[in-house]
Amino acid sequence: MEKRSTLWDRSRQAVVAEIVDKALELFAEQGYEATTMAQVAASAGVSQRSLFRYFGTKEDLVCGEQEALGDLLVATVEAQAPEVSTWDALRAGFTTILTASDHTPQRVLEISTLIFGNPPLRSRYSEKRLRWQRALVPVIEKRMGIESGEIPDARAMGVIATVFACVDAASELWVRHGGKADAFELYEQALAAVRG
Amino acid sequence: MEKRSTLWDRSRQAVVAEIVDKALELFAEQGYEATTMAQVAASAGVSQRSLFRYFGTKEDLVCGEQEALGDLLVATVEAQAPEVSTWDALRAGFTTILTASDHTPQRVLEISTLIFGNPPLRSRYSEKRLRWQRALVPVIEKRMGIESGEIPDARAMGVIATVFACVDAASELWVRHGGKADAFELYEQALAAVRG
DNA sequence: CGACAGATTGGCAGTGACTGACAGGCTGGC
DNA sequence: GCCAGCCTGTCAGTCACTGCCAATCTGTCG
Repeated sequence: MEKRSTLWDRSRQAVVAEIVDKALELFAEQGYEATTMAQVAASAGVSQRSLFRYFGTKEDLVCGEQEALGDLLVATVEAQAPEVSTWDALRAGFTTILTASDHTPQRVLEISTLIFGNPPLRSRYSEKRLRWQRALVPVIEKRMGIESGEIPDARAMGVIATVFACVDAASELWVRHGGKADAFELYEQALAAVRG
Repeated sequence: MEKRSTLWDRSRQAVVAEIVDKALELFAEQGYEATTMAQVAASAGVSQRSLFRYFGTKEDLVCGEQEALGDLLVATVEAQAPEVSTWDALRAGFTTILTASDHTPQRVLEISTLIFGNPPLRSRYSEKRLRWQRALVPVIEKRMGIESGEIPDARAMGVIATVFACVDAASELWVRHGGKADAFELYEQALAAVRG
């Protein structure tokens, strides 16, 4: 169950990477909306049906890998020492994600620009982020000394939502600065204005 | 240009209200996803084509009126006296929106439950909220004594995004408490945890 | 009252994302 | 070499949404 036959898995990864590559290329040429899934399928040399089996939705072509990063975020936050403040723990989680990305900065900027430039894409993006937030609730509650109930605590949710909001704001500004600004610095500014 | 012949406008409003009514009824019965636009059109006695002319998208059936409330929010925040703090100004804006709703609490709860229970709907919802945030940027920048540039200031964006995040968190918790909790109180708790 | 201009409506056909069902092919174990 | 199981492609269908065109309706003016 644990170990796949690695050959299939590897080729699958290769196919996925190839598809994403071609898709981003097409998006850059014609724009996201103007590109059809049929074009992506043809360009990557797979059938339309298989394309939808790899990526459930068109949006997932762009922000599909966010899925996996969520687990890393939660694990990192959970692994922070208890004496680390909630804010620092969350920050540590995000910095880990940033450095863990296996993309070049150019690629990250390209994808981010795509996301922040397309309202529906951005919507889908924040939908995924919402799942991260939900997963973080018990972790943060414990860290704040709150017993976890069925319904999240308002204080924990507020803190989590705020950090995500500031990360999002910093990301958007980073994109709008063409990647020339320091995203980390922008985040610090945003959060300082909030907590100051 | 300003004054429509009011008769048309009134009947239009009536049609819109009728459509929304029937739509929410169907959504409650069968669920949002399972209800087709054709059903809504038939139930409201209009053609499918006209339905799409009234509501550009299916999501707008649920969160279409949010549009208008945005202007009210911005206007209210802008109208706050300069000595009022940024946080209080934003809070004033949201309380105004809450009281300005022409729906019964039950209806608000019904709609909110629908939105927070359907990820794509919620996405669309936050997409609209994003536009509010953008509109607020210059207002908040001025209030914080920041000169407005082409690209928003990180501090202003952080504050705005945080308030929206806390309002969202409070709304979601209010829904998950079945409307039995005090949404305002939840917001205060969330924001206090952030700023404290 | 009757005709006219403008806007609204409905029907129709089409696009594009997405899905289920079915058939054939490739992989891995015997 | 053969069988079981997953993967893939093909096909047809659903549903949200849009452009086009004709019919209809509203208010106005002669």
